[in-house]
Amino acid sequence: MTGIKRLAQRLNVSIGTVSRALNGKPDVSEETRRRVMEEAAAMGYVPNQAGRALRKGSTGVVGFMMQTGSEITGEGDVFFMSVFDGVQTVFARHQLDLVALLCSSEEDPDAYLQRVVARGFADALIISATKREDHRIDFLASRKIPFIALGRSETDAGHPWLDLDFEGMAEAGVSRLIAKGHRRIGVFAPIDDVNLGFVFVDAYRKVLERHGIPFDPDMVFRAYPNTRGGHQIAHAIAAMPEDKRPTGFVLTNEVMNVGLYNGLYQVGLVPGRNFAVISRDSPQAAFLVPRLTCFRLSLRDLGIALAEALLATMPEYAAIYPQGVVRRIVPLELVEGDSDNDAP
Amino acid sequence: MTGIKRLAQRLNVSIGTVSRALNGKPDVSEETRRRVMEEAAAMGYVPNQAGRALRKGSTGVVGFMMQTGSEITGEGDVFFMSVFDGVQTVFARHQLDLVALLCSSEEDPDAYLQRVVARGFADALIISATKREDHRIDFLASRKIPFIALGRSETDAGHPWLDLDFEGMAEAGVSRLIAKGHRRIGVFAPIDDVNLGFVFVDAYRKVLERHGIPFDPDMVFRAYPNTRGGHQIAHAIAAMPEDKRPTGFVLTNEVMNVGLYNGLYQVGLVPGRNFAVISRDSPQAAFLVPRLTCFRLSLRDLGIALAEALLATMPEYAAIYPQGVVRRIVPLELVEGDSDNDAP
DNA sequence: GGCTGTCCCGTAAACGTTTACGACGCTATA
DNA sequence: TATAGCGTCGTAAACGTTTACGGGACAGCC
Repeated sequence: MTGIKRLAQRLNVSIGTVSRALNGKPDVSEETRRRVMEEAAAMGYVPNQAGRALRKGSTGVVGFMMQTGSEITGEGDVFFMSVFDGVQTVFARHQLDLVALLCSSEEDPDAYLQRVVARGFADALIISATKREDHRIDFLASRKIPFIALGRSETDAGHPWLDLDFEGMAEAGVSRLIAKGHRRIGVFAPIDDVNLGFVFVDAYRKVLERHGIPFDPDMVFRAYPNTRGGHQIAHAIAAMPEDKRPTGFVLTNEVMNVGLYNGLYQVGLVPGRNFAVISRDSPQAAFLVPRLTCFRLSLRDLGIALAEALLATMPEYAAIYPQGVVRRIVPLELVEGDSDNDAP
Repeated sequence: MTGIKRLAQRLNVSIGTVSRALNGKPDVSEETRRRVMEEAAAMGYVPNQAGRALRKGSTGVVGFMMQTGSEITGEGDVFFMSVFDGVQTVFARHQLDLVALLCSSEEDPDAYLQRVVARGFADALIISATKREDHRIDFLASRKIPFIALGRSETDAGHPWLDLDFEGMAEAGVSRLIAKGHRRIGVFAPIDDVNLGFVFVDAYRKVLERHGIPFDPDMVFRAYPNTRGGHQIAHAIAAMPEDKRPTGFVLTNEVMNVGLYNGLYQVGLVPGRNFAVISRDSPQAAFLVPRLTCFRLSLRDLGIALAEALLATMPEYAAIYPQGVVRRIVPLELVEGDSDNDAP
């Protein structure tokens, strides 16, 4: 005899009454409700999640899918932790819990999603690091599981998403360097087929075009989005003949900041003196010397927007968040530092 | 009509047979098993986690509890991501899934644990960032939920734990600096009551004592374990009168490396030249100039050990991992760099 | 006093699985 | 031919909840 049944027995009431009392349903007297609550607390009763989920058809948790292993995913989990914080402030209002669904780097993300997530483990999902073609989107859409993507994708299921304004960063960052006299401007692209790489490079091309500067594929530097990657880019730049080298760089990954800076110093390219750098803001960026010119946004606000947009697609919450299907690009603010010198 | 029942209906077999076929039970013919498997795949059938968990009494997931919000927890989630990787390689062998239970920074960890975790959401738990007195330990032990702690605690429930060798780091780090002529050696301690702070400072005192150097409370620098914290420590050091300042520092938190280095440079204390630094290894440490003298360990191996020790306490797996209750201190290797100069 | 309505509570079905148990048909053995 | 054994399968109970439904007690009203 366990759980609610034991509780009912000890109080000489039916399990139905206990359940109603616990869940704040109206048709139970204040007296019995009090008794039930007290006894539940005394026994340390906690409802069985499986039983409840089975009956109600919902679990009260939403999953954030992310990959583990530091090589590909980057070490940039400051990013996620701060986004989580925002998501949770919204979820807390609705007794929803956020868990991180950790996909091992050795497992295929699509398979992982099918295996774990669609089990009904979570009521809704947030996926991140969207690929250019992302099967997860089709899968979730076909299963009618509420979800939102952090990142655009070419696969379109009419689903909601939020993404950073990579076009804006290309526009603001690249044209800023052009205005400072730079003609060869390096940019970063991730090695795998995460969509943001394509989006940014495309935007970069367009900005160049508009300024009448031919696109040079050698200006696109591929690396893993981690410290080492930033470091490697610096050395790759130094290895180029001086008249082919970029004279400035626009980075869209904040995790690489430290690696890029250190690498550049090592090879004698000093940010703000003889090599211009513009990047994303990060907790560490505040302490780089010289001060980094960077794009800033509130990750917490991003999390809040993400959560609200997700809830907007869930029938139970649609009335509270009547925004429909949100597909929005989040702007970033350019913060001027001292790392983007004029071209030599 | 959903799930297994619909499958059974379409195949003209009973739901019992379907379940047995799906779960690889022996008493089902190869022919029917094949038919079931095919139809299941065709229908895109996925078992309902709630129903299964309710019946079996176990969920097949273990939770790793961690706090979100970047201020207190630090940005050092490289650490966790790598540990996760190790944990998952072990879990994969047993069809166990790892999820991160994200405790909002606005919620009390004890309350969170009671609310979410003890719901039977996970079969077992890993807790980290143990406090000196940690109620979570008593709680989990009293509920007889299998768990392991990453980090020692004074609350002892005879539970398994793994922890880094802070005594070893104090011994090796501090006595190394003493041998190089240093007498005033700064150390880091976290601001909150995470146990590792106490453990390390205690060990630090003992090492000093053994070398006949009096303990000076001003040599203990409290900060949040993030980049900013490292930076603040550097400035706090510079603010001290020159003859009271430490001439070297032993740091046990790898996330602070960059902040400390940058801060020290700013105030004219150059690591390896006029201010000795020893710290923990990190992905970024490899690119610091001068090369950091640091303590290294494989986080992946740590994760593996953690997972195996956890499974050893679970009845279903005890036969495979017959290690009993593991309470072990994991040693770190000292990697010599150029950041720990002789005392002036 | 009969009727209606309200408040509280008990009953029982349902959610989707797993699994103990028993039944059936067949083969092999005595 | 009777029996035992094996391979295969169906039946039904059980896991812990939630909730639709109905019923009893009581009050208020005509």
